[in-house]
Amino acid sequence: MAELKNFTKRSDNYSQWYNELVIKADLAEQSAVRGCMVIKPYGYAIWEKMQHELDRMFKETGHQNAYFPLLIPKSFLSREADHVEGFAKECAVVTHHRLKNDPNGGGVIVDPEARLEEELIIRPTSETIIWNTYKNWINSYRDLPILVNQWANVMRWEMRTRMFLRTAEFLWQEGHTAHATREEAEEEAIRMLNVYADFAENFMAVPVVKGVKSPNERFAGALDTYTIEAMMQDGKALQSGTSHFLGQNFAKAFDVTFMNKNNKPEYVWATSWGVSTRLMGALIMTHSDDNGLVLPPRLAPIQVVIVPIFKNEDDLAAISEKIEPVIKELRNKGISVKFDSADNKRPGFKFADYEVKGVPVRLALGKRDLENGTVELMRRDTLTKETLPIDGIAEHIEKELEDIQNSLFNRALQYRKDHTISVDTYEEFKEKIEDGGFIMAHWDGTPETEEKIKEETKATIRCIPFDGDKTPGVCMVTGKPSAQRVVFARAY
RNA sequence: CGGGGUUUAGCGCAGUUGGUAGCGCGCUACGUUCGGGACGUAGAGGUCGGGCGUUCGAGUCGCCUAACCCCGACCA
Repeated sequence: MAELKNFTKRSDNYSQWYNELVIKADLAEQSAVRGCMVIKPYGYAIWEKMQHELDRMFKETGHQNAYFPLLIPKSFLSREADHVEGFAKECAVVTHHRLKNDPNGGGVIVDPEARLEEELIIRPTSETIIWNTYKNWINSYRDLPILVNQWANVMRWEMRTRMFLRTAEFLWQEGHTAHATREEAEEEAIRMLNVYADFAENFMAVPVVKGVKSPNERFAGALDTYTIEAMMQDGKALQSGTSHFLGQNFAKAFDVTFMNKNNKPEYVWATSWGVSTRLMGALIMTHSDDNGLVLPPRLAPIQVVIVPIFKNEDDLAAISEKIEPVIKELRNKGISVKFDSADNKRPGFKFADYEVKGVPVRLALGKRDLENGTVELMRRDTLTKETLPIDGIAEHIEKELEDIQNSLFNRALQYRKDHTISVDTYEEFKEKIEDGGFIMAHWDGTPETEEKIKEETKATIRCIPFDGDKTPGVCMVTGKPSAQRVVFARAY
């Protein structure tokens, strides 16, 4: 396999660089099933860290976990017109429930006798089966709100797949809430968008733009889709999480009503929101360099790796004795430490290996250090090494991890700032979009104009940002009035 | 579904006018090494994606087929 170093992030080989990084860092590999991936233990450990933090945040905002079926009757999907139109083209369908031996020779065939009366869809998302269930759960305003989240896998038969960013099967969480009033549901959708932004920025160290999607980009069946958009190192945008205000669409489709305080039936107001293993892709493409993965300390399965440098068992014993108290101290601080004393790999190999895996801090300790009472510390984000006294190293590492977390965020934020520009004419837009990055421009608010821009430049409106310049202007294409600038970019 | 490409050892690849299957990495054993992906020696490992054909003979030529990758359209 070619070395990662042969590829550079912002080149045309970005895809190849990304794929190779995923494989070399031992995160995932292509599975035998089309468009699916195997998430390997190290990659899954990162996902588990993400899950853990997100789940805590969901519970802090009053949500509970539940689980709904994988298979959805076909008729459910067609109950909401926009929803079925959005997903129909990418559904895997279960048609039979039995195999039998092939009468014409070896192997098995689908038993034609075992055809299902109604086909089942492998969930591409769970709104329909959940709202079919909520119908039974909701009678009175006293049953509301329902604040439920599910951790699950879903399947979308995408034309083209890419590891973590768009696999046929992916892991995610989907929150589905039911409320008595429009205001409450809208608040919920915004609240969860803020949870996602908080998680992206403070744990993943990925700065995001919060905003609302244009009608073209809206979730199938939603009245409003809120989004967090991140910028990758090649200047393309990645939709990293979405929160939808569903209005009463699903309540009407599944006839979910409640008796309000005036004893009048009303349709329930809904939201749904989700983030997926795509976040792993965002994490990789935001921070990594040509030496491999770079992980923010708060999500790194191993925060500190210690590599002893020794020639024989006596050397190792002396090093272990010196470092044991440090390991204890670090663990007491809640820092995850790996002491890699394996004698079947050389130190240089270990250095390179943990670098590819993105371990934030590495300590190296050999005979020379024992004599001097020192240890060598390397930061993965800057690749800088310094030799420090072993006394007080645990406190130093604690601060260093915090610093890495912050500087990763700041670096990514600076990158985004450097690649975000404002343009006022369509000519300039067409020219600048080739450089990648975000372009802040005025738009007349019509789907037709957005469609034209997309066809001509491959750029889409990533969102109408909440924060930012609210100065009105005129659409760069049609010259019609525009309330504010919106974010344009090419996207994954 | 359009356009391009690939398929030969676990991985990455070479294979000339058709003539008994190769290289690098990795793997196994032993030895020397061990402060940035060590080196030497000796090994193991492939019905060349599948099928049909041409031929005395096919990895190589022809036809069919499948899978995968990349670029589009679709999408979290």
